[in-house]
Amino acid sequence: MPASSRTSPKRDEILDVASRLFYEQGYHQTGVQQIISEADTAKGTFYSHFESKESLGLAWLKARHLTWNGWLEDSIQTLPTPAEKILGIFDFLSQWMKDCNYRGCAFLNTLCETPSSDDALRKEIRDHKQDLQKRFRTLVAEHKPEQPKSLSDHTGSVLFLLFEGTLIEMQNFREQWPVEAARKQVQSLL
Amino acid sequence: MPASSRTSPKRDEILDVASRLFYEQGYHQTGVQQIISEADTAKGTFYSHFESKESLGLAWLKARHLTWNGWLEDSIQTLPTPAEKILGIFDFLSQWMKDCNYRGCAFLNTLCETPSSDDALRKEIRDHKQDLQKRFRTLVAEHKPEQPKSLSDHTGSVLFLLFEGTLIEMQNFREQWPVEAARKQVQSLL
Amino acid sequence: MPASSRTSPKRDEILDVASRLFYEQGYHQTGVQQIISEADTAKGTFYSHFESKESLGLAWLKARHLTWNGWLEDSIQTLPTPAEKILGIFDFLSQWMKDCNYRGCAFLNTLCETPSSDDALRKEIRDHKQDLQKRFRTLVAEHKPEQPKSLSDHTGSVLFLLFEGTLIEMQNFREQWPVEAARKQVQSLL
Amino acid sequence: MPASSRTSPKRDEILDVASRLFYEQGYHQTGVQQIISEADTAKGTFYSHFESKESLGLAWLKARHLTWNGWLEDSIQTLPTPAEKILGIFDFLSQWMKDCNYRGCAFLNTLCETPSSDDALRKEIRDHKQDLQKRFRTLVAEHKPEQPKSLSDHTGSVLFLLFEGTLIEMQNFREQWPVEAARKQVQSLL
DNA sequence: AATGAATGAGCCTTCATTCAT
DNA sequence: CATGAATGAAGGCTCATTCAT
Repeated sequence: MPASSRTSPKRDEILDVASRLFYEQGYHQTGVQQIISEADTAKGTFYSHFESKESLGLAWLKARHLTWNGWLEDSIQTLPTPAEKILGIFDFLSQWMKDCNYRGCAFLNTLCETPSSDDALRKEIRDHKQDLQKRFRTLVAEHKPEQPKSLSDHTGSVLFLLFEGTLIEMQNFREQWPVEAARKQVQSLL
Repeated sequence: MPASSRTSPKRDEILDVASRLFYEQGYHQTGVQQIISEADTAKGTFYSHFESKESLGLAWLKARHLTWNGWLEDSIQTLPTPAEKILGIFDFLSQWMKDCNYRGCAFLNTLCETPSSDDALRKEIRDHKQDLQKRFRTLVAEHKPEQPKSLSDHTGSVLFLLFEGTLIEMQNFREQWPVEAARKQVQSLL
Repeated sequence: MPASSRTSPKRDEILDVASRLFYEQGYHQTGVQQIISEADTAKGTFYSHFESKESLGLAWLKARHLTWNGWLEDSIQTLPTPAEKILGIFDFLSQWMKDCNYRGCAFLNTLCETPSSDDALRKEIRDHKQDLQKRFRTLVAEHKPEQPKSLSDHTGSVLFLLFEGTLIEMQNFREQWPVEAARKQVQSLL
Repeated sequence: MPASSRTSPKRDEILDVASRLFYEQGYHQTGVQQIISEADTAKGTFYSHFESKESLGLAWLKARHLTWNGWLEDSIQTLPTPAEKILGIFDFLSQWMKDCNYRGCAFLNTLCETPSSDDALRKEIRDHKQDLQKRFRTLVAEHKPEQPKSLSDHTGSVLFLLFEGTLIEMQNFREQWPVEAARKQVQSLL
């Protein structure tokens, strides 16, 4: 009976605040207390909108998937060729990291925080990354339509893995060299 | 506040137990309570050996660096050529993941759990990853001694980033395909 | 604050669900939340029918009085003599306990849950038990019309107290021996 | 590692306060918060002495068993004959009820508050009542040594059930008539 | 060197009730 | 008549750390 998935001002406020805190501090490091306090809400209100903290976490990741994909789309949609789009993904990463609040990938962070692979959050994370991998594969296939699918899938996966490594090492070192090295490599790969 | 870094049976016991729990459950998810309980130790004893939980975390990562490097060395030292050693690093990863307790990389997990890049743990993580990157660079340089250092450094970095991406996606999907795709790519790169 | 005591489909539904839950889980252990959830009702609807949880509790005990007395009547009305009716009350208890949902006497359970003897619920409980005691006294008087009222009243009270003790110890031990012992004693008493 | 069963000032304080509150307000109605507040203790201290609230409840009932039995012993030990001792048990009940804080039997109250018969508290309650029943049986056997055990056991059980009914109806009505009626009946039974 | 009692802020969740729609 | 969002105190419990012994 709680956890209506309709929108409502308070629900949106809670989700907004939680999204920021989960990203900045981590999912497990962020308490329900802090969320409702910063969202200027009562405990009961929180639980009338979300069944549990985990259900809020799920809503966060689902929304984050859409948001992040939106950012990515905005960055690459105007690029004319698949090859440029692929490089554009790395350029997007470079740009993104320059944000003052950059704390890496919300999905990878939550993955590392969440040991059990059965966890509902883990499924959401897998879905998001599966989707990203597919995007790389599709772009590779468009870039070299003459290649057999098995080969373009392989290249797509490799680009995906390289992207993931770059993502996390930029979080680690807080420097631009990983994305620069990766981009350069991608250029020579295509 | 003693916090002797000398060895002692109790200290070793605590560190052993903590290492297992930190890896399996995560650093923040593991409480001091559980550690001392499983190490059959008193609260006071814990704090006579370690200044704080963070100091124990530091000791854990320092020890983990040595342990993990040891595992890696054991896997690749008998391989005759630098190229085979590089591939051997990916084979090691493949083997490692087959462990029932595989929970990904302790350093990346802790990185994702720890927002502040000023954190002492974060420095330890950077050192460990720096070291791993250097290992790739050295092996590439040995593999192609005729190349200029800038190029072998670049290739080493790319291998490092690809390895990192593979590492984390194997944790994400709990499947072997990432390491297989990465290894195949490395073969054609060398 | 309406709190109409008229009947209405929703009100009946709420009372039905609450009656089951109050009996099975206890009055204080059962939350308004769970009641409206299982009755498929909104919070506001609940409070438009009942002034408070206590008022629902009162309605429950009032209805329970009628229901329980009905069960008892059904069990003993066909018995020809007062003596048999008295024994029939204990047989009814024996039969009742065999119900899979037996959780003792709703009134005694609520009595024990409710410290203050001024409580409105406590008055309802006293009325119910007063009524039961009176039933025993009346039957005894009918059984031995030649006895002075003071003596038949005394015997009725003793039967009542024995019944109450039996009731609660069958809840305690979940066994049949209390009612068997009590019935045997009653036989020799009459 | 918590829940040492040794005595300690703080532990005793907590148990004392809890015993009073559990009896006066009921086990489930009393919160850990209130207990530690009235015992002037910190949350953590509470949980270093008791594994859980239930474990405190168990300690309470175990102690209560000894205390209550002590009161009973004190009341009847000086009485010369088994018959007088049996009557003395009812006199003790009469006396006990005159306490200003009388809230009935802690064990029956907790029984009625606790639906699940598997509950650890329920076992403690059964043990206590078993013990009381045995006391009645033993006294009856001493009173009429010539009777077969099966008969004295039966009489003991009946006395026990009568006592229990009296106990709870004195709580219900807060009057002396139940114990007076019961005592009178016991006299004629012996 | 080792013990474990004590602290108090914080964890996630449920409580009975009110009120604007 | 009915809805369900909003409240805020309270529920049982864990946290990292201190300190007297």
